[in-house]
Amino acid sequence: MPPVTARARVRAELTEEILDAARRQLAEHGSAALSLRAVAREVGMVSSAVYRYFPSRDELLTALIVDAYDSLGDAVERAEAKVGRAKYLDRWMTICRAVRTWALAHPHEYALIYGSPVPGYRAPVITIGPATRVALILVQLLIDAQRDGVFAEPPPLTRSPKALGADLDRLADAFAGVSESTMVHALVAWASVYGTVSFELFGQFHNVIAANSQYFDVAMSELATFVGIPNRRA
Amino acid sequence: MPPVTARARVRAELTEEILDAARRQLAEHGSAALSLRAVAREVGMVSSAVYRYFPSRDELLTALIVDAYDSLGDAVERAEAKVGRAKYLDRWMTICRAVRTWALAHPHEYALIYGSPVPGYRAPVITIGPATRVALILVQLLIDAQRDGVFAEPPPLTRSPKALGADLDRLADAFAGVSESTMVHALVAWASVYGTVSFELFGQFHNVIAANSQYFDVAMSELATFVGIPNRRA
DNA sequence: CAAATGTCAAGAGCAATGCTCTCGGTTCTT
DNA sequence: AAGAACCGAGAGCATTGCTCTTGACATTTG
Repeated sequence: MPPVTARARVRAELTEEILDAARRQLAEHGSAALSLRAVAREVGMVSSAVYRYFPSRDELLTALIVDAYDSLGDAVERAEAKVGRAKYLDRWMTICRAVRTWALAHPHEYALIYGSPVPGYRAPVITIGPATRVALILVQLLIDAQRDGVFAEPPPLTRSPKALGADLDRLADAFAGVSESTMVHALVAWASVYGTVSFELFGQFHNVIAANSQYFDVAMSELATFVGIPNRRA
Repeated sequence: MPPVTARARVRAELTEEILDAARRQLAEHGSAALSLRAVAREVGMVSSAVYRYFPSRDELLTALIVDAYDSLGDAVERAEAKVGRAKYLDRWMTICRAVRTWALAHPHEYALIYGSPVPGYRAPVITIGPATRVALILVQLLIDAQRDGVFAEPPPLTRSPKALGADLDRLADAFAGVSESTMVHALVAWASVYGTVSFELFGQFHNVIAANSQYFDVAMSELATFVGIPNRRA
């Protein structure tokens, strides 16, 4: 309904141009060094003009966060799509490796979305959609494996999750047909993937692991077994 | 040999006073909002005077990082010391809970040491000692369990870790007497503990897990089994 | 004991930052 | 064509980390 006026067009273009500059600056110097004035300089504007497009530095950051989630989601999706549906272990390893590869290639973006939240910044609702993309890919993998019956069901939970009922009910919708213990194991494994990548990226593995890539494969392979994905030895 | 002159005494006192103020500011407003001028204001100094004690903001931050590692290490050690040596599952759960409890009580400090590294900041060598304290407690638990023979040895690694040789050799020194697969599982589990706490603290579990405390216990219990600590069902 | 040396807090100042406001000029809308 | 909405530029404010200089004090040395 709103006619695309010349103004609207140039506005959209300029918005994209600003985002591009911000992306570059983020990738090069990190989120804390992201300066609205510097971005303005790069696009040949004056700082106050940028405020017509992004009302604050945080809004710009939010846009970049959504961007980063999408970039990661794309990378993982693309990688996983190339693997045969029935090769569950391959799919799992591919997903994990794609996450790590993306993180290594975009450390600042990774830190932005998975590191400590930037100070005084509250993630707006807009970010929760893109944030769950990667998780959903993983969930789909488990659903598929479960449906095919090719699944090493983990033993029942050792600790009764009675107080977890509501949470598990909600999860059961996403994890259609997957057992309670598998859902929990999936969450635990996902936290471990994230933790492993973060440890490597944030330097916690310094003086502990040197062959990072090899360690990652070994670790993810063990996690595959943990969540019930059929593995060599199984 | 160096006589404790009046000057040296007041210097030490002032240094501690500055650190206190910085700690408070960090705990309240987070690391990025830590302003040298603000702590100067709080201790009733002028900003330039603080530079006599800490040559830069980063040096102050380093002191706070060491501080945070020590605080966490203390908390975990104290908690774990209260548990009978032979109650391995209890020790494991206590360690994990202590980490989470400390993280929830000191979110900014946790973010400082386990979140994304602060921009342009390179962790100096001084920090690696305190950083490994918690890990060492965990390692000791595994060594004890292994020595007592009360240990559900995980199956051999599904993926041959030939390229991991050097790393595993180095680890074997710390993990005296523990098998390769257990060492790897311990690392994976540790990454998961860290990931789980971070997810909760950084908001990644929003709309996923509501009963955080209960979920944490369930998750850590599963991880105990994963690393080989004898669990109920075992 | 007195002079030389080292240390200290303070203040001014620099180059940045995020953000606000006002001022003309342009582009839409009616 | 007139009025409203929008836009970029510029000046300005409060804040930051950090440097340099200055004068007062403490400490060590001759």
